[in-house]
Amino acid sequence: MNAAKRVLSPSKVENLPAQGKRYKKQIDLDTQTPPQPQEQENYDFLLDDDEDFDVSALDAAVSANPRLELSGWQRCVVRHVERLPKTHDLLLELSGEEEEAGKAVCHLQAPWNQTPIQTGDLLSLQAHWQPTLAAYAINKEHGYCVIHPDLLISSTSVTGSLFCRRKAVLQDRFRGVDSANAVMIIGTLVHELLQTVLAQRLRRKPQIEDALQGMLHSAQLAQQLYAAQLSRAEIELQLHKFVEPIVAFIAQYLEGESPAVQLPETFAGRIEQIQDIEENLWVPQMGLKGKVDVSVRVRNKKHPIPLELKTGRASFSMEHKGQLLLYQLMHSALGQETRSGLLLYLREGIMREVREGRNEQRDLILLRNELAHYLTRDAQLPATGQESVSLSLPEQPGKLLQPFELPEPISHHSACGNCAYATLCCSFASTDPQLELSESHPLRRLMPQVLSHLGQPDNEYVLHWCGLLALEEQQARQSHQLRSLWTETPARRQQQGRAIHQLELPTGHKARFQDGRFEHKLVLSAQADKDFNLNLSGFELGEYVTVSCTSRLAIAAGYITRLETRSLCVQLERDLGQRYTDESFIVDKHESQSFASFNYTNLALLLEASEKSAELRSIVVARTPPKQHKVVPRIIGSKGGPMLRPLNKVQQLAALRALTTSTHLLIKGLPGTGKTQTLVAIVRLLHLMERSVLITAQTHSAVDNLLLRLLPHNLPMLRLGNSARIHPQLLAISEAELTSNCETVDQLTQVLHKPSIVGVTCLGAGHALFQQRHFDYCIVDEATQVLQPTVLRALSHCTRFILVGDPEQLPPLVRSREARQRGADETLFQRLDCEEATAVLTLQYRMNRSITRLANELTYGQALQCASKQVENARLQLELISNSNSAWVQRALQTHLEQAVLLLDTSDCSQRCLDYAAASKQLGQTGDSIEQHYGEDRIVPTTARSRRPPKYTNYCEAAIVMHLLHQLLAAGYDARRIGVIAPYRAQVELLRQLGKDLNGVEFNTVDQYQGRDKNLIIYSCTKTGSSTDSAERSREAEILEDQRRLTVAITRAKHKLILLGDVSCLQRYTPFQRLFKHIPDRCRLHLADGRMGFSWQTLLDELNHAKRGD
DNA sequence: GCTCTGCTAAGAGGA
Ligand SMILES: Nc1ncnc2c1ncn2[C@@H]1O[C@H](COP(=O)(O)OP(=O)(O)O)[C@@H](O)[C@H]1O
Repeated sequence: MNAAKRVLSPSKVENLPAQGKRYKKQIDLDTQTPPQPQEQENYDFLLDDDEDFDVSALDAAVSANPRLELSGWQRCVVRHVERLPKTHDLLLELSGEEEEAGKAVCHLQAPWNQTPIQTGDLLSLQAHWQPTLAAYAINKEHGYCVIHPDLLISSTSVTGSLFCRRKAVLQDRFRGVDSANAVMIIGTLVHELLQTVLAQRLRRKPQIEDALQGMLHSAQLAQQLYAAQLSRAEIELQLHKFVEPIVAFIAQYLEGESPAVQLPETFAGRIEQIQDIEENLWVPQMGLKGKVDVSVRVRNKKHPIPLELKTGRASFSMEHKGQLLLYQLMHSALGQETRSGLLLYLREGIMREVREGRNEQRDLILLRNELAHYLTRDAQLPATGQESVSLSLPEQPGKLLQPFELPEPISHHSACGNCAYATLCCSFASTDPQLELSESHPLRRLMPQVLSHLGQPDNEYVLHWCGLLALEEQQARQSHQLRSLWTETPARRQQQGRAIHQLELPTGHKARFQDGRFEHKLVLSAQADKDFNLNLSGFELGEYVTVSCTSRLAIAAGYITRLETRSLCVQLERDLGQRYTDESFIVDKHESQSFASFNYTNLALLLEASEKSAELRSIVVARTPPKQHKVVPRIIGSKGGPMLRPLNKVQQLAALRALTTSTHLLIKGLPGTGKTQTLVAIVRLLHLMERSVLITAQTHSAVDNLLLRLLPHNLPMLRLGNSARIHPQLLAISEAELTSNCETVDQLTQVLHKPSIVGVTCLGAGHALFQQRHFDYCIVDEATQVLQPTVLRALSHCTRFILVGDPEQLPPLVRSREARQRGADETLFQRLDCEEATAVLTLQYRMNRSITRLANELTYGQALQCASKQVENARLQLELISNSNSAWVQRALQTHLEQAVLLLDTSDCSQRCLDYAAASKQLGQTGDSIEQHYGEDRIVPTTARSRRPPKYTNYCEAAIVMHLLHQLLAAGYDARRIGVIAPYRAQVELLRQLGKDLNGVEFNTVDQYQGRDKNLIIYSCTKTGSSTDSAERSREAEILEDQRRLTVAITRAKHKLILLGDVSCLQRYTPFQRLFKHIPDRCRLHLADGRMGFSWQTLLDELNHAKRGD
């Protein structure tokens, strides 16, 4: 009863179910409070009534018709929208995110009534009760309505859009098209200097000069200068000019000395305390984020106020003031009511107070909504279904269907002419059927200039990919990774493996400052679950995370540098000790949006007027095939022998073509044909020719795989990228290691520019090094797993490129089903594949002749050939102890070459799996929890689920696998030569748990096995039974319908491949059906009770024993 | 939504 009473105590009123999901903090508004809803009074009555009330009656009362409270920030869902005829107000009927949380009606009056809102939209509102309407209202004077509140837009994007909305929208997507100039770098450094001075409480000029010197000679600055291609000398003088103004600022505002002249309008108060520096704000109430330069306490203000530093001309423009107004709103929404801010123009030594202003703040939020609208619009795509999907519009020649709507361009001759986004802006403008520019619009003059080098196919290629990327972005937004930070409790996030909560700083903790970052140790608190182990929390070393405390989201971000059972270390960009010593912290995984913008930016790169971009367009867009020089460089003839010798004829030919191609070469490496071997030779030969080589791939492991094979050859190599992701044996050539002693730009340049062979992931090719270094060759390994836009960056830094891969194996990961269906998984390899461009490696060193034959029949025609008799005839080396095994096991593990492929048919075992799960409680639970974790039905209650057959696990197959494995190991077969694969993660986890004592056997998904092999492979196909619902079947089928996955699965085994599954079920999937046609009866074994000593009961009993054994 | 890789950020200033 006590508990119930506490929940209802007035101070915890937000815990009332009637309030719905509210923001944690509320602000006190001067606005008139609405009358308490009727039900609320009932509670009071109940409360007064005392200890003995009935909680369920209370719940019933609440769900009757509670009113949703909108006078504080409230998330709500639009249930109905209507435009009122006379007033043109938008009338919204709202409910909480869960409908039972309550309802409310709100009028959006001018200027909010133009907001694009639809039924079903999620809004974040703060409204004003209007008795005359008997409803809430948001109007000119009161309230805010925020659309798409889970999209946090940065304050500078909002203020930036004051000048040109179109640019702001482009900038948000194509981040990084405009590179920072010297003035901006100086600006950044002056910020750092002032922040250092304030953090360290430096007061006197000599101290400040020392701080500047320290900064100028830091390794961190060298990195920044290297990236900006500036020398220390170039910036030193500029920075010095700011020392005097900083001294004056400190004297007046921190020391309280009167200035020589006090200009009118300047801030006359005093800063009493520096509260925070670079405070990070994420405010989902307003859909905004931002970083406050400095938060300061001043006299007569209850809460700290933001201070914004500018190093340019003192314009007092709305762009600058707007930043402060937004920070004020954000602080207020977080419960620190803030009505003022300080705008400091350091160069001119002027600081003014910027006070709150309803009109400006309202308009900024309206502007923010406008940006949110453009950034979340569903991509517009051509109808699919016809032969060729084209963006061209028959009625409007020259125009193309635009994937996303953009704001209209401003009309400003000089600004448009100098805008970094001009090409992009014009490319969209020139093809946009909706856009009508006036005769005198500056873009009309600009367009022919900035677009003269582009043809319509170029525009079309870029727009096509923009559309596909937009679909991926949409998908990412919907998967609500980010929003869970404010919509789910920390405990729930921890459960899902996304977060670790109940962390604290150890007493007396001091952050260690290193390389411009603060290393913190966080320890699980005494309240945390005693059995919780951080090593099993789903977090990894090197992972990028945010740190929140219970009252504030994302106060810092950084990398995990250490993980122990009960503690972890994170390198953050700020020191938590300053302000948050006694807080309880939550660490969350952070998936940034940077992939999307990396890809968009690469498309923009393709449109540039540079020679390199023209070359890329001619290859990538126009698909111009390469020319082959006939003459091999002399040095290869004289010294290339040792490098070519380890290659077979086909590999040698590919290598020589790589050296002599005019622009590019594709190497199609069928399974086991020695791709890496060939690449090693190519890199060594190129090195012999004194050519520089950039080695790249989508994944770290693929990059490292090649570098590791090159390591013994003592070539000059550098590996760029996050050290935590790099193979330990390559750390010696990692960027971090090689540059660890560099303190100057020259030293950095020395180290980074010397090695002629550089390895980096495709996304890592955004590294600053590539602004300065161009490479002769780019080698893209596993090129059939990289999205087209992703690979462009690396290619743009090299003269020639070689793509290596196998389009018959698994494609790149595309999350959006629609993007996939529209061809987002078509890689550059496929696009450029043609006879002139492609060398095929056909001699394989992996599979014996039976397995090779099957692979040819399913996928490779007759292309795949065994490289030698030895490969062709390699058999499983196994001697079973004959009498201790039943006949079916003997048969299944036959070593005869003609039995190298075996299909074990379980028939429909769905009911058996179900019965087994029900009977064996313990195992049933294991499977249940695995299905729950990896399967799709995350929200189905356990009781309902266990009555249905599991979809992604199969006990019967697991039992057979375990039995076979035990027999193999008992016969002395080397566990490390055995691989067990399955299409689903859930089945893999089940197998792993059951086989955890079988050391050495590798269990993994087919996807993860790409590129690997084993002597013996068992493929547990998992799917069984007959699914009646055809719609469901087609939706689920994608994994099994993909022939590329099946191709990978059957080409992993060297000596023996055991396919295990329900043949009649699998036959419904086209690739399996085709495969089975080529498996003769003598290679099939039907498993049924009593046949060849087979017994389900025995096998399933064994599972129980195995389980009990631990 | 089964398979599941990548990576710092918001703001540096100026029409
Ligand atoms: N030319 C060759 N001669 C002999 N063996 C080879 C040759 N090329 C490749 N192999 C064998 O094939 C195996 C796989 O080669 P690798 O280059 O790692 O293949 P991939 O990169 O295609 O997976 C190697 O272990 C090697 O023994």
